[in-house]
Amino acid sequence: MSVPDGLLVLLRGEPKHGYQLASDFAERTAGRWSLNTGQVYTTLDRLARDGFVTDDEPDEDEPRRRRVKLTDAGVARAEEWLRAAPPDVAPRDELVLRVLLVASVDPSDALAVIDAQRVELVGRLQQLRKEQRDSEDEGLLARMTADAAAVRIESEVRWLDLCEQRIDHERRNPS
Amino acid sequence: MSVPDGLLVLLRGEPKHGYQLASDFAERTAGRWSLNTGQVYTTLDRLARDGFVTDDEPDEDEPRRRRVKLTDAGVARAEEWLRAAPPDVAPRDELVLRVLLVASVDPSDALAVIDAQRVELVGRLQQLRKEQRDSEDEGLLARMTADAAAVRIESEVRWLDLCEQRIDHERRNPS
DNA sequence: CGACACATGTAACACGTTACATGATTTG
DNA sequence: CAAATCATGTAACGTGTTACATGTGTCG
Repeated sequence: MSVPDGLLVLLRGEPKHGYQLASDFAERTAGRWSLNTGQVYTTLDRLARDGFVTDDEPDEDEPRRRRVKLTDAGVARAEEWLRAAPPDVAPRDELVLRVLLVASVDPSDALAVIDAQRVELVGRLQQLRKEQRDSEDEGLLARMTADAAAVRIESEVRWLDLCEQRIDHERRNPS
Repeated sequence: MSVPDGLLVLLRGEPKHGYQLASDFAERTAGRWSLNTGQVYTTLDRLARDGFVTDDEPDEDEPRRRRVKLTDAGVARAEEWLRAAPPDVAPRDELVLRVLLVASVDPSDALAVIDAQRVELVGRLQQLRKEQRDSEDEGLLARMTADAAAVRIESEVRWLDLCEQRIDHERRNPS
């Protein structure tokens, strides 16, 4: 539910029109998550149908812009989403799935997959660090998204290391 | 594309029928990712349409089971998926989105959200560690999935800490 | 004028989830 | 027999992506 809820958060404060929501969304994720404007309108339609947004009275000066505002339910939902428990999506991770499915059939093959994935991740991490050094004066948002990517990749590498250890251990002490 | 590709990986080696694929999938993710069998059949239909699987010759003894096997293209796709570059989904993360969208509007509010999210994550982490201690003799798969969840949560907490520092720094040295 | 940004949409599709319908087989 | 498990599906919906159509405003 990221996109619908994200749009509601962006609408806190002032009504906006669809095009602006799309560009705000991209801007505030430092360009890493850009929405197709079409998706914004269909999502807004669903949110309107469900009573979370309504059309604002059109501005006399700018009649061709359809501005959308939050309803009370919309305000509540945005607030809830921000405070809600973080989603537990770890097991739905594609990297994890790859390793698990192979490991359950062929541990040796799993080690090969782990190696391949780690090589790729470490490379990506070095690239990221280089970009971070080259642009220490970005914005707060850009730095935060770069941090998010780096921390995430580090954790994936750490998990791959752990898996390797566990598989090695399993092969020396077969259960 | 996790589920379709995952099914292809499960079909390496031997043909299987839909119901078995669903239970294998759940078993090999230590129950953390269980597919509705209905989803398996519709996904298999799409894979068949696209030429990655075919129906195997029905077994004389078990005619009511529709076994499905990989085509050459299916074998190739499964292998590619296992070796492919890990997906870069970090920015599509719901936790990250929450913090970014709030931080871009109201840094103080962002600190509150960060706190709330961290409290929840730390609690979940303690719960996880407790479960891990209580069952050190699980299977390899169960340990790997638990590791994945723990490592992931740790990285999220680390990122929240980083964000907090960056926001604090920004407030003391406004740019 | 022509290019480009602004602005609003539709269509088609892939993927995932939940719920439900329908039987056959096994097992207590 | 009754219940649980095995087995195959359909229907409806939400979400997300890509591509396309359509028109207005602005600026060089």
